[in-house]
Amino acid sequence: MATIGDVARAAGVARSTASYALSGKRAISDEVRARVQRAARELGYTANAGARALATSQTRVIGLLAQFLPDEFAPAMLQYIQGVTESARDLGYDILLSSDPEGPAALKRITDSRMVDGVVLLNVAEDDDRLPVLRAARQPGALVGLPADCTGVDVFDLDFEESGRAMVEHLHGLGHRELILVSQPEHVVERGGAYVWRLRNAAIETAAARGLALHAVYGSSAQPEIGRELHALLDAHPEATGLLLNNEAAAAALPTVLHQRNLSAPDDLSVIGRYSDEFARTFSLPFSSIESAPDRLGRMAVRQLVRRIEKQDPEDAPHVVRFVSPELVDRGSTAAPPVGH
Amino acid sequence: MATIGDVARAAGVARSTASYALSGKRAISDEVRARVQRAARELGYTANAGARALATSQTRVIGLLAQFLPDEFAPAMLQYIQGVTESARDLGYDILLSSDPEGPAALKRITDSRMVDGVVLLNVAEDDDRLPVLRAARQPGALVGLPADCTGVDVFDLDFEESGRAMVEHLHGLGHRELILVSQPEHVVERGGAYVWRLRNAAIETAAARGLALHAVYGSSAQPEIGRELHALLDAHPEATGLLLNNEAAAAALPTVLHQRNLSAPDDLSVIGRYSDEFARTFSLPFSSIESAPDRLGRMAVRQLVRRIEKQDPEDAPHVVRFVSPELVDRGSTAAPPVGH
DNA sequence: CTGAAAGCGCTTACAG
DNA sequence: CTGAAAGCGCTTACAG
Repeated sequence: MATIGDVARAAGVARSTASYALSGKRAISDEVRARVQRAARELGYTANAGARALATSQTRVIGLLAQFLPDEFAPAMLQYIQGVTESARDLGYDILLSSDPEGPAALKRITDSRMVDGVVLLNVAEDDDRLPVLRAARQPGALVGLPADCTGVDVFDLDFEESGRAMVEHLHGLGHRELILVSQPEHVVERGGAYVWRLRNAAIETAAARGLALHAVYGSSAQPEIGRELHALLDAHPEATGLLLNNEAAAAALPTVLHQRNLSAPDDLSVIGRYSDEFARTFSLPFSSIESAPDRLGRMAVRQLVRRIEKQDPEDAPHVVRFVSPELVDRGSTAAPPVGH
Repeated sequence: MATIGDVARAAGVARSTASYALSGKRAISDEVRARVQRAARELGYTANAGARALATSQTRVIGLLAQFLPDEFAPAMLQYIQGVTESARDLGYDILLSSDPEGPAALKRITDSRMVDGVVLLNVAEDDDRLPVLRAARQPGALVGLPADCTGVDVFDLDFEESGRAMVEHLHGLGHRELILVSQPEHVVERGGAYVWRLRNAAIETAAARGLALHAVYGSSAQPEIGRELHALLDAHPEATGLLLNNEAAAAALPTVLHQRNLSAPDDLSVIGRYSDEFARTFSLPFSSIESAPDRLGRMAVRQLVRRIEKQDPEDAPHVVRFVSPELVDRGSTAAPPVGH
């Protein structure tokens, strides 16, 4: 493989001159630059990434710490990964993907060995054990998901509280009086998935303020359990006219459940989910939903991270905590409750 | 950050001794080794990846070239990525993930700059334009998906021909006489997705040999189009008693379509898909299917790749082309055709 | 505008 | 069993 030395020799200049001619970091005569560029092209020269990283302390690689948790819905994860990967590439960075269940150890190894210039953490828990490691690292980090303590990191998340409020307000506005909210499994909460209770508590409060009955339950994130649970819920609350889902698996299972019960939305039941439009299209889910915006969140995290890596902001620019406002995508699954309710 | 020099100084030895004590690549007295290890621990020493790569010409990183094609089913991709990522970690490698639509350019950049020791290509097309780049690279490559020309690479894929045969034989054995096969969209074929016609042609041949009628069509890979197409197909072929799906989107759409037509499998229609068990569970798909084994294929590719990287086989060990035999996972969606057919 | 040299942090022959 | 030194391939002050 050709090195910068080969290029310099072929062009008849010093290695430093070849380097500068290629990087443009100092003035070079047109003639020399052309010679160097031609030599580089002809030799098929590409800088050795390790050598460059060693010399510059920059890798142009971003670490992406994902976790494929058995109780999280994998297809939803993929969209975050896509958003991060694409925007990183647009900004000239490659992605080192780790799905190691030993998150803290993996993060420490990657940052200590300086394989990456910065790190994006997905699926961040309230008291995420990767955070102490990240704060101790010299590289900056951006999170998707809201932890209890945001010091030292940039944080991006959907506004789940506003989402819970919006769901309830929407159905209240249509005249509903009794609702069911199906959240993710309770052990997601125990593990620190704050988004579950953030939406749930806001929904409960809003329902109370509006004088609505709200049955808030946790549902499985796997089939076929969640299908059975949905049936049981609808049996238990025959007067409920609205169904809110903060649980992708429940949304995926619902069309079948409704067919089996010979119900349709919104004639018999108004339904609002919380998932991405991409998800809705992939599985033809006909329910209106709060857009979870995974690609957008991934993009925001990367953009901010790169800004820090490249120190475009002043060194001690305050860290940000940014919530994406929920947007209700109307797919026509809500209406006034059926007469008689 | 502590360097090997800091460790050596703290332990009172030369840098070379510190390096050897940590790597174990030559005999070191117990006492010195203990001193070095303690110093390394206390200083929190981790070798700089760039420096090590430069010195050893090894990165312990594997490039993963994925493509998120709009007409491929994204959730299926994720499982390959998971399989590759997990097995790489088990073998001590990290994953550099590229989803750049400019596959050949991305591959060239990653290999030329020596960011990776080897490469796994996902979603390989018949005449994949990444292959010339891969063959010119000094790093070995493993493919998931069968190209027309396999020279110089290791190849892993599901045996789609046997899959097509097995689907037809299974329904033939149950007494069916008229079948429908829904493949991926035709432009997947045009793009070089050989698995589509490999399964399809084998199914057509087998049907012909057995004297069965087989309606082989291409279906959309998106909702709601595929749902409409399934309805049209069932309208057009009312005598068909078996439905074969080499199209994940069709499988995901089918439960709703069947409900809408008030049909059930296998009483009215026998159904066999081709997707992974993971996929079936995530979406509660009740159809028997040929297991597509994405995790296993990813794992096989990585294992073989690492063997080449680490030259565990003799230098010129012949390249392998390995097909995973289709396994029919019985979910009870096939039976003898309804009487009257 | 260009060159000679130092240095990034490792590993590994070479000597002893 | 251990050390001094060279070298991996870059970039970037330092000199001119």
